[in-house]
Amino acid sequence: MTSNRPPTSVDVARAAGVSQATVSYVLNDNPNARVSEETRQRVRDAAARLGYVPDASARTLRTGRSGIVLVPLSPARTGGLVRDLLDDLGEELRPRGYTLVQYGERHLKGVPAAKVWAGLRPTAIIVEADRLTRASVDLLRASGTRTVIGFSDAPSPLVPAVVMDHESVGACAARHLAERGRRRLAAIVPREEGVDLMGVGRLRGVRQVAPDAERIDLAFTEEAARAVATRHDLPDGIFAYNDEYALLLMSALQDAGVRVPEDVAIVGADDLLLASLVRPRLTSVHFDTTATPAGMAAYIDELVRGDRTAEPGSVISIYGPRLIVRSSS
Amino acid sequence: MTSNRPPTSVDVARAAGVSQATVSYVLNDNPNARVSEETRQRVRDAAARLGYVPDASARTLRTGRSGIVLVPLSPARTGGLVRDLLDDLGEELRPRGYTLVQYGERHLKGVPAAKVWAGLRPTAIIVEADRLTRASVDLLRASGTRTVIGFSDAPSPLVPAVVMDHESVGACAARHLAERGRRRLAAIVPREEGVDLMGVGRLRGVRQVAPDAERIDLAFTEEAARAVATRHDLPDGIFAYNDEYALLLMSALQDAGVRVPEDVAIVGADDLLLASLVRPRLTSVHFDTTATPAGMAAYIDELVRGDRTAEPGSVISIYGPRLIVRSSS
DNA sequence: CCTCGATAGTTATACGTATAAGCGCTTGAT
DNA sequence: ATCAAGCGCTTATACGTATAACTATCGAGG
Repeated sequence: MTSNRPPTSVDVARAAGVSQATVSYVLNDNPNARVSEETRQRVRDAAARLGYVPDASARTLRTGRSGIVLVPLSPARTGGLVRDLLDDLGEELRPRGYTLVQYGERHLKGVPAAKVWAGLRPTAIIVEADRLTRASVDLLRASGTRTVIGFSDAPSPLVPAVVMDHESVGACAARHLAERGRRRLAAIVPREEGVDLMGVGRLRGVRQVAPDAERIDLAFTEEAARAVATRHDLPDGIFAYNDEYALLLMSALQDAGVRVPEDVAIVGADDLLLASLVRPRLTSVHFDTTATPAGMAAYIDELVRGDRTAEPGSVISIYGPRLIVRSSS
Repeated sequence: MTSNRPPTSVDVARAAGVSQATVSYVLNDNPNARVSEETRQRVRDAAARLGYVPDASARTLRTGRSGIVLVPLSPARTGGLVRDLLDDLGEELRPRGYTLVQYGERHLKGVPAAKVWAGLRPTAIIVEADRLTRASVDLLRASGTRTVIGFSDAPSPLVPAVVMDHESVGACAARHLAERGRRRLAAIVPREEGVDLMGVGRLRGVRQVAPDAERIDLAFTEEAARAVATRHDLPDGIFAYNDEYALLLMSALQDAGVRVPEDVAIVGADDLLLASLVRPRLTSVHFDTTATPAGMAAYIDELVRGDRTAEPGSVISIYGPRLIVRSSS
């Protein structure tokens, strides 16, 4: 520990016998800088020897870009699939120089939300498309955000979007239940804010197949599930929104003496590992996503670097639902 | 949209007819600034009208502090309990002006890791204590990190630590299994890097009660679980590290025709909602944590603001394990 | 009238980086 | 011999904020 504070580019410059500007040019591989290979090496050696790490905030201030990929959604409430996807996306983004920041925040929409987000000067932002407006997108762009990506169940007129086709998920589940001879179908719609929209989308899909399918709103608690399970007029086939709700409901049904799948067939979604671990094993809608974390990271990188332009309305990925039949249906 | 870029404190100053310094004094409620209440209002009005949001990077550069609470662990691998706790902690920290950043990153240790972390100039950092050294703590402190909190199974000589007493978790589970008449005990140790240490701690606790308990290393895959479940010399009581591993193992045992709990009793840990949803319901070690998210957020805030000093070796919280007996044991 | 102290601000500066602009030196062409 | 052009660097500056240091005004007290 020779020095007490982390080394700056000025320290590196002094150690290499050059100016601070040269250090910056070399370490950023700036193409319009003319520096001899010999000097480049001296700089790189000095940087390595001192253990130089650029100050993220200074770089952000100077460039107006932060390398932050902001995800202002609360993945805890979104289910295991999204949570895992975000974790993987973060891993893929890091080696490219980005930092994925989760900003669990659900109250704000439109311009007020955009102002809060803009304070972090994120390089990119991935957010539910329904929280965006034309003005908020403009604000973000003006404040240095290079890439705004929506997250939605339909292409967005404002931004490119990661699209989950919720209707086809619901339809896929309902078709299966109908084939199994179930006539009185229902779809669970989560009561949680934010998630409910997806639930409604999936319900719509169910009703494409079974127009009179019942809508059951359900909070994620055991009491709420019990209330549903003890109804006297239970449907005989339920699409439970996702695997977690499916498990919650299935447990309550078993407690109430209702047999799954004999009395009521249950279909989940996300095809979590969980689904094959519980008994009865859970039939689930699996997503064949074309948006692998690596692919999304590369796409974001291309947009940020300007190698590709972000067409509003364009779709990053459609999740193709496919049913994994197990024993709960 | 009058302006195209987000307003700065200079814009607010111009709008309020004062200097930029005054704006800063007012909006930060700086106590040694002498500003009349009338002017304060003018400034606040102007800021509100323009929708001013301070630039996080400029503030960080100036102060050397970022408001970032860095958590360089990969919660996806840590289990549902830690993941939920971090989500809640983030919610609690936000209104206090901090931003919790998860930095899923497992390779680095000691000074190299500290250098990467220091690049973000975090205000506080919560990290596994075994990834810290004296030198890395010094480096973090020197680079402006006010608070370094360890995460460990024992008090740390370097920093205050959130302590999970893994041994007592294992002992709690083992005592229960022994009372149930189980004689050939085993404890699962996850094969995942980082988590394995906690697994070993819990195994130690099991062996305090049953000295010859077997150690079973298990990767989190169905194949690995099947390999264990089809052994001919199965133990009759297994502490499965946590609920997720317990469910994985229980499923494999059921597939192999082994009855739970008749042939093999299973105990999990974390007492996730999951545990009461599966069949048989999972006996689990519940944590009575004194470290509520709100309490931890307040503690961090006090340390950062200097209202409290961080005594190395001090313990933020001990998790008191308590068994929730259900039907898997 | 002058000083003093308080009040209510302002001016100036630094944080660490990226980059535009400039500057001396060499080289090749005329 | 002179000039232009290129090379290899340096100098200077701006990003937006927080804060130390300073200044102008005013009322009171001598």
